[in-house]
Amino acid sequence: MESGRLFFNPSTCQGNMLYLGNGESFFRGARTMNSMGETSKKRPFFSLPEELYDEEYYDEQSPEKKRRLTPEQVHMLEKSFETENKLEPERKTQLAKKLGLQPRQVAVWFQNRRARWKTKQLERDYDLLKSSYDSLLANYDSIVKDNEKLKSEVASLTEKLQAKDVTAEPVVSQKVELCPVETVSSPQFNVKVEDRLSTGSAGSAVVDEDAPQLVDSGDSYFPNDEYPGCVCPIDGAQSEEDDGSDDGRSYFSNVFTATEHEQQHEEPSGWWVWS
DNA sequence: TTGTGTTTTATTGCCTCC
DNA sequence: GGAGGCAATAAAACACAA
Repeated sequence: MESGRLFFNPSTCQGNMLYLGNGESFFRGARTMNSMGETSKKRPFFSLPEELYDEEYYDEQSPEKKRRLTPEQVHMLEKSFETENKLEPERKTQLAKKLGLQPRQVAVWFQNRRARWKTKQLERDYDLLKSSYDSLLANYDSIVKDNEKLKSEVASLTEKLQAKDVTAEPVVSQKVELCPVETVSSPQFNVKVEDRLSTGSAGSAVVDEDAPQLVDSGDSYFPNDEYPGCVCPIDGAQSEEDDGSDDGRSYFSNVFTATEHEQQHEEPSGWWVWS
């Protein structure tokens, strides 16, 4: 972890904290801005601690104020984050110089930005899983209904057959096997998805081609090894949040593939498969 | 104006890697 | 052991309803 001093940069109203490296920090410098980017004074950047005690810079500001970055600084940081969400020392120094910030501030911004990205990603992953679940549930319900319908048809036909048999020669009854509805386990309880949606070559992975397609807007963050068999968006899909960040993978990476992937590879195996 | 919730900036402590 | 990453957290700044 970096330690050292952060000095106020009056030209940007940034870097106003003097970090002493011992857990104690002081804020120096400008007045509070009314809004982001609104600077009250333009002052030269200083790098010597004693300059911070210059009364011109020290007077009207309580020493524990924080400064927000200007929209321009944030914009540049965002652009940089898009291209690479990790910060090598050289890039950090360059960015800091360019933005009139301390390298420490740039590093902190990236750290916080990664944390925000991760939070968003988890939200997306949750939404994705939820829609997968809802879709599965709907599919299950329709199967149950179909099964019920078929069962009643069988019952009615059997009845007719029996009535006919009363007057005719008895025939060897043929038992019609239907999938008992009880054996279709509800996704709500006890879903063993691999059993029904295997990745086998039989193509049993097709769930519902008419169902809403699962195409994630971004990579999931789901750890593959921790959640085997879990649905997951196509790897490599980018979201607005993680553009260009090459290790900005979804929490669900590599676990399930979706329609987009299939379209690309022309493998009509349905809109998701288990892997 | 004020209370409250959210966002942003920064710190701390722990962990991993080299 | 130092550097850098992350989670948790603090606190200032901001937004907004009452």
